[in-house]
Amino acid sequence: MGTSSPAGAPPAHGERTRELILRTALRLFAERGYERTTMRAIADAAGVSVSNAYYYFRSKDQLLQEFYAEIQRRHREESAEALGRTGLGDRLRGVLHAGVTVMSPYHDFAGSFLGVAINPRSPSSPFSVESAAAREAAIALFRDVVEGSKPAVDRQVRADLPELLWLAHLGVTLYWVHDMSYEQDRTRRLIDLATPFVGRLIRLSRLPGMCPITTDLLWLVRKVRS
Amino acid sequence: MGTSSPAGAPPAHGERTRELILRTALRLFAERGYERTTMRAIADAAGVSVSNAYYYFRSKDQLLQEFYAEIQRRHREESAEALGRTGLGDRLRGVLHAGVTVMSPYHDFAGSFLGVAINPRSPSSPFSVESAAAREAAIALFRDVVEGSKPAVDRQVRADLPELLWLAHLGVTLYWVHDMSYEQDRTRRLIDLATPFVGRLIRLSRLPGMCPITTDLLWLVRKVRS
DNA sequence: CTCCGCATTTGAACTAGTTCAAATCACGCT
DNA sequence: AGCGTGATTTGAACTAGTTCAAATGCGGAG
Repeated sequence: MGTSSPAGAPPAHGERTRELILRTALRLFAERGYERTTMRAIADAAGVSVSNAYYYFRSKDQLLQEFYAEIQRRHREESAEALGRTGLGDRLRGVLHAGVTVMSPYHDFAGSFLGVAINPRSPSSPFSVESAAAREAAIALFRDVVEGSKPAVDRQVRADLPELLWLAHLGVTLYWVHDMSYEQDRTRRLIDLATPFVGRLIRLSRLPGMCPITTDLLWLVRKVRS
Repeated sequence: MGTSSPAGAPPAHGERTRELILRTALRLFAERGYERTTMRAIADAAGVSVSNAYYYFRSKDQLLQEFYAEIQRRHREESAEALGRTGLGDRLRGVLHAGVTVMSPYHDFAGSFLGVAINPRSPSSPFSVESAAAREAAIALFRDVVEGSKPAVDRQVRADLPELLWLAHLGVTLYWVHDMSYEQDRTRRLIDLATPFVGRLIRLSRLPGMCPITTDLLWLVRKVRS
């Protein structure tokens, strides 16, 4: 590695090239998808040699990780409006919709992105060490969803909920990738139906007198993660 | 294509070769995983040329589909004992454990298998037209789980439940792939915890007087699939 | 100015999935 | 036996991700 200039240092010479290659790659990914964008095409379009691209990026996979980071940034931006709401369900609904909105230009080839990311051995896996930073950022977004909601969430639940919601977001993404309905309306509908339910479940989770099924459900979720 | 001999016809000449290549491929997949098994290695080990392998199998991906079919067959075999039980929860639990047992030799490289299968555009996707047969067989297994359970399942639910359980099985598989615990104990535990819950939920689903949360949950599941 | 060391850049080569046109083979027909 | 036809089989080549040893360029020490 040894290329990332320490923050604050005078911009190293090659950083320009790095930026150029990255921008080009992201543009081509968006235009043609991941699989159909070759490293040679990226290098050509950026006006450098293939090996030069490999000097700055360990692999095509790492370029993909940068793509995820970019999506993540835009997801947060797009979530601003939703984070102005009050109820947990509403906030969550808005943030999930924002996620779908941000990803929608990539639906056609999201499958090939996902195919790489789903492999636990891939650095692009959302659970890998390499994506720790991106994962933290994503979870932080859902922490905002939880912390800012007005009927405050029960203390016990508050600690784990952000990560759970992030997992739910991954689940929605998985559903979305396979959703071939017009403009992914089914995913939109899933979000609209499920988030009020989640909101209610969380709101009631601390009250006594829940039916045993609900109690079991919450207990199950807790158990599975230990 | 034009190679699959119509059932009952005298065995075509090349069928032998096809069998040989397939058997070799499955063995190598089991030994080294999907990615690390090259088409050249398969051809070498089978004593034929690479292009000959491509004469019988459209792609490496198709070999993967055959692998899935094999796993599917073994899953059914391994499920025999569980299908002798009575309660839905117990039956489901046994069948899911059977699935894990059958897959366990492949855990190390399951990620690379999954990475291909998760892509909706891949013929290996469990939702693709190409795997329709394998999918039907898998769903049929869960149909057996449902139909044979002793407090019979509510008519309304019975129609959709097999497919839902199959989806749940996919979910468990996804969890299993990412489960790095010793011998995938966490997945085992997940199954043990979740299946009694599912059993109870189904048993109660037709009774009146459920709490609203449970009602909503069932309604949600139904809605999401339409 | 010149030279050294290091960052940057490159062309060529390697691996692996896939394709293709050209053999080769098996077999029924004359 | 000789031959035509379609099923098999093959070597060579193409594409794309990746690696590597060899340039090239640049900035500071002498």
